[in-house]
Amino acid sequence: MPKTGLTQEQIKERAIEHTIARMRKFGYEKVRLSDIAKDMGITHAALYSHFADKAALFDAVSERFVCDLDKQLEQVCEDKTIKNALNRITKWFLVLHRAKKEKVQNDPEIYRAFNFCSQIEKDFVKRHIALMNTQMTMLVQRAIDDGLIKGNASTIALMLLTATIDFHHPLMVAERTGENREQLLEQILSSLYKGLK
Amino acid sequence: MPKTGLTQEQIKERAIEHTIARMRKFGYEKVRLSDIAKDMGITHAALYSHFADKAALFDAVSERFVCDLDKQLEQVCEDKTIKNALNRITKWFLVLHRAKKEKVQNDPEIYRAFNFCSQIEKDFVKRHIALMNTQMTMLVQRAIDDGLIKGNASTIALMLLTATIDFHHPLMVAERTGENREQLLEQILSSLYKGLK
DNA sequence: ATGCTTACAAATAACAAAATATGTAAGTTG
DNA sequence: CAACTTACATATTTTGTTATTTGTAAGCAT
Repeated sequence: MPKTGLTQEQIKERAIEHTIARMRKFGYEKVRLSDIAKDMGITHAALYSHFADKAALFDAVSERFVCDLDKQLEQVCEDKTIKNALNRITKWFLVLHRAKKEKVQNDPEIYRAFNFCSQIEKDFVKRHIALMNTQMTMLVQRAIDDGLIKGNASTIALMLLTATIDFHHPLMVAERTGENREQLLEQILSSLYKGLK
Repeated sequence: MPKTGLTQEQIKERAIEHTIARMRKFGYEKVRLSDIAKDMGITHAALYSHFADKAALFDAVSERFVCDLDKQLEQVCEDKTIKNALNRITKWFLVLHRAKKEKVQNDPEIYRAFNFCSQIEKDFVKRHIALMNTQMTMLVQRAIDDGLIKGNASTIALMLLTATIDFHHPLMVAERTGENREQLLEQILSSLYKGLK
């Protein structure tokens, strides 16, 4: 039984919250486990009952952002109000682009932490990328089934993801904040769709 | 009159050559002005007669790479053997992609130095980017004039450059060496062309 | 006068010692 | 026995010192 009366999951959550708060204030480089522990009223060693190491705690922060993102994309995939399969793909890219842009602008320190994790090939990043590929292939397959475009679904998915990399790659998004580039994204996509008919 | 019998330009050239040689051997972080000077048989202070500061000498190295690149692209723009305006655009992107990829693979230390310069917004980088935009707009205009595609030349140029960023942005190219991605580039371009008809 | 050297000041990098942080193991507590 | 603390070993960061490098100024040589 936990001393604090909280479940293991709740304690983990609280640790992540405190980590996020400190990352926002001081940047991820300056977050120390002893500070987090102090915030929580425990010793730093106690954190090791919940996280394998410091990296695991930091990863959990980025993983949370990635999961939010995945959920938003999942919603687009399932959104019944979108009738046209190509509109759905466009929406998917817009959601992805906006989420990244919003994060880099409004939560820059957490975005930096995420970027730092992404550099090194972490499992949760690989899973996120794999999921995006799967989703896009599925969305493209629907567009093919509906007769809107022709070709091999996974090839086309790769084409679309590659041709829009400037709008969702962490490094690229961070390079051009401030500008509204949604129209350009839509132009590129609609030209590609037309070409794939 | 110079003591060595060389013109100012020749001395600059020699300084750049020695800088490149040392960058290749030890990486740009470890290149010292005193080493370059020793290689040339002069004192380090003498280098300041030719370059404003260390950064100017380093920039000259990257500028040389960028100029080579610009020349290659210029050749594609003027190549009389290419009849089709869209083939010319594809060739232009392939030359750009190959040049970057070749450099990152065969001359990685110089590429790193170039990348380092590019990060900070240097004038010669801005000029290179401006030139690429101008060239692409011109190539697109030719395709429009030939009735191959329709639309606004500078808008389409921006679309093409953006949709292919994964194949020519310094950071993106460095991320995926080894893979042959030329076919994917061609697929993306030809779909875009078809969509812009 | 140009291109260099010498001599020097200012900025950076390298290094070693001390301080702090991370991670582990043994033991305590509810 | 799960969640923690204490105590400690190891790794990393910080700090202060020294050495090297960068950049400048004054003057020498052709």
